[in-house]
Amino acid sequence: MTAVEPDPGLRERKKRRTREAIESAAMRLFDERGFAATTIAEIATAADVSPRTFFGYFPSKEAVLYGESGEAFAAFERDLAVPRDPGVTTAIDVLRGWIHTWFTEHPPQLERERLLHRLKATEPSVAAYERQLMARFEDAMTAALAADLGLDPGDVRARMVAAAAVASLRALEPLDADGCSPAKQHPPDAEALAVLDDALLFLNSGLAALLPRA
Amino acid sequence: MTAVEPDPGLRERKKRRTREAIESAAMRLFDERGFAATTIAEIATAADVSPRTFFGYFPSKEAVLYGESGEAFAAFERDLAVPRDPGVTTAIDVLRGWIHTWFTEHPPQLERERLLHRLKATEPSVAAYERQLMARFEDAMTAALAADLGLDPGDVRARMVAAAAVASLRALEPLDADGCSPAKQHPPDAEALAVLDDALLFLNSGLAALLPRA
DNA sequence: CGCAACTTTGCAATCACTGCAAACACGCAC
DNA sequence: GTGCGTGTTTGCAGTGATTGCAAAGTTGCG
Repeated sequence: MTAVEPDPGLRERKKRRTREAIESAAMRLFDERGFAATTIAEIATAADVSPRTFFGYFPSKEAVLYGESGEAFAAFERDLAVPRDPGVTTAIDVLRGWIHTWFTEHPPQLERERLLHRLKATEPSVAAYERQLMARFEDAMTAALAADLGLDPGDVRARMVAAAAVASLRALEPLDADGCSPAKQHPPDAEALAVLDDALLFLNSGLAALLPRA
Repeated sequence: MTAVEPDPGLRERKKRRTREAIESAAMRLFDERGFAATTIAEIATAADVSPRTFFGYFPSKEAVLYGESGEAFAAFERDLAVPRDPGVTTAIDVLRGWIHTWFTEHPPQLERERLLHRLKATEPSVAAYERQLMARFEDAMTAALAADLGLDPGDVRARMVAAAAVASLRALEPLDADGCSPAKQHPPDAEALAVLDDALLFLNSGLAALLPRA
């Protein structure tokens, strides 16, 4: 699955360290001063690089918060690309599988998730960035579902189901619109994942009704 | 429905004219040169106001494209706020009603829609702005549906149905990802609205299965 | 006319983001 | 270990969005 990476050249290691330095510096500053109040210049200084270098690693402040997202989406697309028999396995099952392995391999860190959640609730640009990421998932799901169901790629039904499926992901975090309910453990625990899986199974079971001339 | 507006004072009339001047100047420039290539300074000049004044009317270039959206959302929220018996009328029915009256009272203009669609496909910031607007609808729907179904406001199911409902709106326009299919008439015609309504009715019919301990 | 309230404007400043070319560092071969 | 090709970092300059502030211009109304 994971290609061997026999390349711990100095160059590569250095890049990784720089990226991590920028990321952790940014996180710390976002946490301390807030997102909007932190400038890229400050992050760069804290990470010991020039402001210009920041953009060599991340295209924007928002991108720092979702560093792994690109990898996540790529993995999902890879999963979707694996041939399957729609009669047995649907795009929704693929999503379920992806969720399972992804969250197993990347157990979310409490602190980080909390920060992310807080920023999402207070900084519009962060919320917008996440919506953009979700939209990529939704588009991929829409296309895959349309194919599974033998529908036109633009069919309303494919879109609706895809939206519902992706929306379920958003439910992994409780919506304490304000900053309340700090007690409720935030990072998706096993139970939350089970609920999510149930929801997707339910959605999946409804797919039959959507076949072309149902 | 519409409050009387006996205030055609010079001031008000002038403001409206200025707003329209900015809007049409912006639209023309977006169409001619593209969205990103048009600066706010250029729009202001074309509309015969100072750049600073632009911000008195619109908070951003994107906002110009969706001038009426605030009003639309407000109307929707108003509709949602009207008390209803969930056993008879659901939030989805409210959405259906809103769609009907809104598109009846605001028949979309061919040219404008085409431009908007083109920009949405090519300018990420425009797409992001629209997603933000849709998110507001989705959030409102989620809350209303949760109330209708007697669910926790953060329940996955409410969120999924709301997402599906709102996603159906997005299907009003065909997805010619590239700039193709110019033939297919774009502004939602009666047929497209009928398809959309069917989809929402279908979704509505499935709500029963989501009642608390189903 | 003349004041109070509202709008428009100019100005200065901050900050994200980009292109470009010079300075640097690493990897590899000789 | 020297030197070159390639990839990285940096400084610099510039564009453009966006905001706060205070001065100047308008309108509403007595």
